[in-house]
Order: sequence, then C-alpha cells, then structure tokens
Amino acid sequence: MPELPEVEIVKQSLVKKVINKKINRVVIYNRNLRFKIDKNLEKNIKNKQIVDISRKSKYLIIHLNEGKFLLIHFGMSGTLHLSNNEFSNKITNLSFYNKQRLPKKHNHIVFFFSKFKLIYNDPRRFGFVKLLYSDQELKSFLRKYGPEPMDVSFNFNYLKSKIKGSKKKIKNLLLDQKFISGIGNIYASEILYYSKIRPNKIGRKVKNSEIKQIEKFSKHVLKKAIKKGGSTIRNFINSEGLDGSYQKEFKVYDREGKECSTRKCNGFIKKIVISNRSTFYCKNCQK
DNA sequence: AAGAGGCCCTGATAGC
DNA sequence: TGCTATCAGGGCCTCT
Repeated sequence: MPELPEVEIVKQSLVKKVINKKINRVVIYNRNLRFKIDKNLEKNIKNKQIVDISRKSKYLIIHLNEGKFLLIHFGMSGTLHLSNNEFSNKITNLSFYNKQRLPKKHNHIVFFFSKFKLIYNDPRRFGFVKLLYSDQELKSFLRKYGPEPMDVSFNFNYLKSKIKGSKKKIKNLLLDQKFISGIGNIYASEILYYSKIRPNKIGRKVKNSEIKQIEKFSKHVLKKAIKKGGSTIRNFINSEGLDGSYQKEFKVYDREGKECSTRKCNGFIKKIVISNRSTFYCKNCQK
C-alpha cells in the first residue's frame, strides 16, 4: 500500500494524537503478518510511553521510552486507525470517522491507550511490526536502505554512480530500496513520466541530462504527494480516516488508454509489465 | 553476481 | 445472480 508519502501522512496525522501517551496494553489477534510477530512484543511494549514518531523510507518508527523502537511496515494493504475505547468495536466518537472507515476484519494488533486505541489493520498481511531494542539496532536496520529523494545525499553524482553502471531497467532501479528508498510502484511511473524516460530503459543508457530530471522530479513528485495527503487508490486513509487526493494528479499511473496530458502530445498512455508490476508511460513523450 | 520473476495473502472488480 | 480470472501503494527468496 503506502509509499513514502502515505507513510509520511500517517506519521503526521498520528503525531498529534499519540506523543507522550502511554501504551497501557497490546493485544495481538493475528501474529502471522509478513513475519511472525515476536512472542514477547506485548510484554515489552506494555506501559511504555511514546516519546516520538518518525519515518524512514516506508517505515513508521514509534519511539518508546527506555530507548526502544517499534517499526511498522504497511506492506500493500496495512492501515492504522484511531478508535474510541468506550465504543470499542462500534462507531467511534471522533468526528472525522464515518462507519465505513472502521474495518471489522483484519484488525491484527490493538494498542490500548487510556482514552483511545490504535489499530493495525492489514487484509493481505504483507506488512509487519518489529521491536528494536536500541539506537544501535535501529541504525543497523536502517542502514540497508538508500537515501530518500529529499536527502542531501540523493544528488546527481550519487544517482549517476549507480545508474550508469547498471543493466537494470530504470524503473526497477527506482524501486530498489537499497538504492533509493521510499519510491513505490505508483510514484516510479509518475517520476519517469515527468523525467521523459521510458520505464524499461536500461540504466547505463540513461543520459546525464535525464539523471538530472530524475533527481528533480523524484523530489517534486513526492513533495507534492505529501502536500496532497498521499494517494488513495482503494484503501489508503490516514490515521484520522481521511483520504489523500494525489491520485487526481496522476499523469500515467492507472491511466491506460487515456490521453497523455502533455500539451500537444496527442499520445495515449500505455501499460506494460516490468518485473510483474504494472507500469505506465507515454510512448510519445518518454524516450 | 546481478537481475527478473515467483510468491506470500485477501478483496474488489470485470467479464462471462 | 454467481461463478472464475485478474490484479492490487511491497519486498524477500530463488532461480538463471
């Protein structure tokens, strides 16, 4: 589900609600997520206070007191929901919810706070949660991931050094989290549209001028997506139950057969499959 | 050793 | 209406 912008939105919507709050209790209904949830998770989280919330790549990081960190990855279909304690499984009191927004199935983890609960829901169970016990452990976990488009180390020289020597298709490079972290299937297609590069172009054939475009538009696209509250295709909502609207800005993603929106292009959006993922581009303006 | 594709899983939707 | 097939914001693992 979420790529960097969506996780960022979840982070932002959660910060206001849970900072400095104490987790009284955790109940896990299904431990079989992408990875089996550690059997000690409940007791290691119980009575811990949330001191901060951050995000790296597509991970939400919940900072607990005593230097522990709870990592949440949303996979394809994971979401977090805030709900009122008194009306546990019924309609919440919080005004921003409506009935449809509270899932009944696939609520795998519930964090109980004194006045509300936070629910991790994930129909496909491709997501996971992981408790890390120190700064060191967090650092070494995150070391596997490349810079995000907003980072200073995400610059022309870095991109060039990795792209020029690669036989990978450029779209697969953008999706490689070890190289760049945070971009997923939607934004990869969008970034390549703005950069005017065909998704199946081999890395070493990508020109310097095109690498500059990738640098520029990776930042642009993600920033704008965050500004618009992320993309809601089927089930993404922030933790307050609100949709994103960046899907209205899509130039190519999920627009197969539609007209290219580049002025005077008159081309149509084509869909191809690269490494089993749908990929969208305009044959006319992407070379 | 690098790169592509299979696969994990459930639900929504399209097509018959 | 009800079936079946296809496909979905990810990424680890296994082949070649």
